Amino acid sequence: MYDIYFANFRKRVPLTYEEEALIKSYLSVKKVRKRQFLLQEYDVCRSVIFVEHGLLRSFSVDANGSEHIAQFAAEGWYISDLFSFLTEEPATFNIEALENSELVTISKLAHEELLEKCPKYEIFSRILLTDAYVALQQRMNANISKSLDERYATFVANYPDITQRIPQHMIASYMGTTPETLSRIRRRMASEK
Amino acid sequence: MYDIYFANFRKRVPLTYEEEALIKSYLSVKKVRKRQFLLQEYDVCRSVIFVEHGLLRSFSVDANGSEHIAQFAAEGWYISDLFSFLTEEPATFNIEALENSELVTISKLAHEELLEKCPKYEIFSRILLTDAYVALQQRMNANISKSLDERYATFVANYPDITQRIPQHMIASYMGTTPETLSRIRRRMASEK
DNA sequence: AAAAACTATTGATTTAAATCAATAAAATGA
DNA sequence: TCATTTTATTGATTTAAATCAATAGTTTTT
Repeated sequence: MYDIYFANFRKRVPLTYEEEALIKSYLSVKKVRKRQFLLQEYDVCRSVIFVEHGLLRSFSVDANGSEHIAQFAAEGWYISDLFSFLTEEPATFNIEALENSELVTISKLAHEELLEKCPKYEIFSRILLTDAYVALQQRMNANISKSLDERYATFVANYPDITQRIPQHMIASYMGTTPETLSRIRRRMASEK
Repeated sequence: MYDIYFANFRKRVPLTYEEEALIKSYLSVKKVRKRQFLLQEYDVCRSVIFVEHGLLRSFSVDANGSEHIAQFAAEGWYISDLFSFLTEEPATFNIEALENSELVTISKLAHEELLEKCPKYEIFSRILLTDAYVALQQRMNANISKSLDERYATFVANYPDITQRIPQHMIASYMGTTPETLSRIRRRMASEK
């Protein structure tokens, strides 16, 4: 049930069985079906979600009602509206299952207690955030400095698995462009090589 | 010399004098003049920089030779090429002083030793990263979902001070647009209200 | 004080991407 | 199985932004 969760944890920070048991006692498991929402905009985000199996997305909705995908999370990834989780302000993101999924969740209270009681959990959290920050910085930089073509190629190279599992228009949304434009980019790229 | 550094630290995590002294023993001070480089692309980034006074920017250079500003850092902010710092791979960013500046720097070795020896430093690092991640996530989301006009208005609202201190074309670069386009956005916004 | 470099604006033109619209194929559900 | 919804593609047109170019006002440097 928590296999992937702890495999992922141990990859970064080794754990004794006692520590694993302690952490496990703070976690919950949740199964959701495709299209089910884990978080709705304007609700407070009460948990950080780890994906054991399946696929989720987080997205915002703009003034015109169009959706903008902020993040995907497949096996071994975390997802949350971190701002809402930390401040307990209403969320600006929605989180939705794109496939039937098996999740491990941790509540704010559990997270805070673990940070205090378990130094390894604190270390793990810091490393996790560091990695997430670096990845986001690279995405941000690509966004202001690279063409759509390059960014699409990078996405496919970085996430071949996700590329296969989601409809194209969601990649377009993640990249901040339209489905039509992405379709034309793909045609161009296919003919050019 | 370290006033702003510790004021900023204590705002998030209270410190005893012993802890402050310990941390201080790992820090260095550096003064740089306008246009001086703290990091050049392809060098390994050996430190995380805290700005006591002054203003820095980090930027990448693309295949055409144009610069793209990733980040500004004024008093009380941190700046680094975190990927390079962590992995010791060559940096993809340059860091340059936009004003004469007074900096506090911490080396990788010092950072790692402090993380081990000083739990408060570990906590502080985690909180810092969390905040930085949330801010970057908001910037990223604005980038895929808002118009240039809105993003410029947000920048000015969020960083009125930096707006005053840097040339406009650098804000354009940070936003991923051209100086001409930003100039026209400003004209439009001025006439519309 | 003069020259050089930097900065911001504006106009004309080109290019890239969004929008509007239609269609067809594929997946999903009743 | 048939109807509905979702997905991807393509064409025509509009819109937004980049590019090219010129100018003028500022700063900075010598």
